[in-house]
Amino acid sequence: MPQIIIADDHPMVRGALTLAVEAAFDQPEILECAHLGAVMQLLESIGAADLLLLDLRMPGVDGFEGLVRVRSQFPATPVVVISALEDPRLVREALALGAMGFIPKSTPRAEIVAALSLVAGGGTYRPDDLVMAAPPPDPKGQATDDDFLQRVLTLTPQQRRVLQLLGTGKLNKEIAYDLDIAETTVKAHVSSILHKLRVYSRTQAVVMAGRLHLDSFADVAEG
Amino acid sequence: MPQIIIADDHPMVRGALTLAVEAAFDQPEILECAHLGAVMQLLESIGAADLLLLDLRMPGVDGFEGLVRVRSQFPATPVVVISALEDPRLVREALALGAMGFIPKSTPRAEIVAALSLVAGGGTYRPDDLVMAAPPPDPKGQATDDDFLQRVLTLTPQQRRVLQLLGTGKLNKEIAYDLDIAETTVKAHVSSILHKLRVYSRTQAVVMAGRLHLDSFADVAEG
DNA sequence: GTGCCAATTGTACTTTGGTACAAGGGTGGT
DNA sequence: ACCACCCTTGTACCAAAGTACAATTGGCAC
Repeated sequence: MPQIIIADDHPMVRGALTLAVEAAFDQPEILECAHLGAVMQLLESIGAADLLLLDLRMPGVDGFEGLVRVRSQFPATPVVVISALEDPRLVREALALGAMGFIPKSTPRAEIVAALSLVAGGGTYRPDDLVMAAPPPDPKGQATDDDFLQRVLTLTPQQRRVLQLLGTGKLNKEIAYDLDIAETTVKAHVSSILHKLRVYSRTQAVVMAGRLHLDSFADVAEG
Repeated sequence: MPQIIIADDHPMVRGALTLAVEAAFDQPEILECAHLGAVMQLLESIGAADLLLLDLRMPGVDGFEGLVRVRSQFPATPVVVISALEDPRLVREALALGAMGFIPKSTPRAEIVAALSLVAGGGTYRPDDLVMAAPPPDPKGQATDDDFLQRVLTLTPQQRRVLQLLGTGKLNKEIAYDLDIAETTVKAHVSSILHKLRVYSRTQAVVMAGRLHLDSFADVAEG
């Protein structure tokens, strides 16, 4: 019996998502949360869920903070981001941060069901038209951030987990413990990450990655 | 003849500040900038200014980004932050980031003049009533950020410069070069910083410091 | 002056971080 | 079967980071 967490502060949205989940899964146990604290508490008590549907904007956190926290604390739980916004940058960034899918609230229920099934099978989902759209060519220095994001997207799933833990300031040893792998392996991942991101120290990687989250979200929140 | 840069996107504000600067300094050379790019360009050409009056919200940057950039690129130039907002947290944070003063736009001109003289003499200025006000006791996890900010405030000026450069992902060697000191000294500073901030790696320090800027500014921007 | 503190630098040492190279196991596609 | 890719691990080595201790300089306050 798969455990599915639905986290959204709006009851109506939770209701709609519940329907989709029931259609996509076989006898799911659905757990609802109205704010991030409840999600974290719930995950702590049950260890890991089979799927987490997470709204971007909830009491307690705006933007990707929630996603980042959940992913770093409970990397085993796949997360699908639910959002009222549909900016392609948000989609790319959510996926870059380890989300297994991005579902705009305007998505038809049939497609939501398909998306959830896809993710449950280990795939990742994102709305086609959004991803295909070319990244908006910002004339200013914003371009560098976008370049960097593109590079983040070339990271493998495990490498993203490492990057996320890197972003909390953890040592290689701690990351190894968290992911239950050898420190050697962590080093290998870090090395690969640094190359892909074209930086020469973990701190730089963290700084660059840190710029992504809040900055690009702030852009959207303002506009 | 002291070189003073006034950076604000609003001509009227620049005019008012010009008057104050002319009253506080002896035959100042006043350079006006309407956006951050101009400030950086100007500083590059003249190396360092005797004072920079910097508005928080300008085209090109919101929040402390501008302050951080200027401070890290041109640590020799004292910066006084000009802001329409007066949140005590902003004041403390601006000072934590290396500003030599914080002047709300509502400040009477006489006091602005006094403030500029104070800073020119090597002091730091902040509005009395604001700093004395106790930090708002946030009931939630926000408290940790505030604790951290308090610790940042215990850093010496040079240590703050090091922290800022740390925040750009630079190596000790690079920081040493930028500040024109020995790498040994940088290590000594970093060591001291880590102790004061109660973290055990530069990356953690960077992560924690990174949380301050945008987060607490976002809070204010929303309210 | 004396004392305190920031800042500087040095030596010497330990711990992390990061690279290079090699290699085995697993998955998925052709 | 073969290839490509991811994940894993190991060894070995080098660079960077961090600690500990000691010392000098200069400013500022009492």
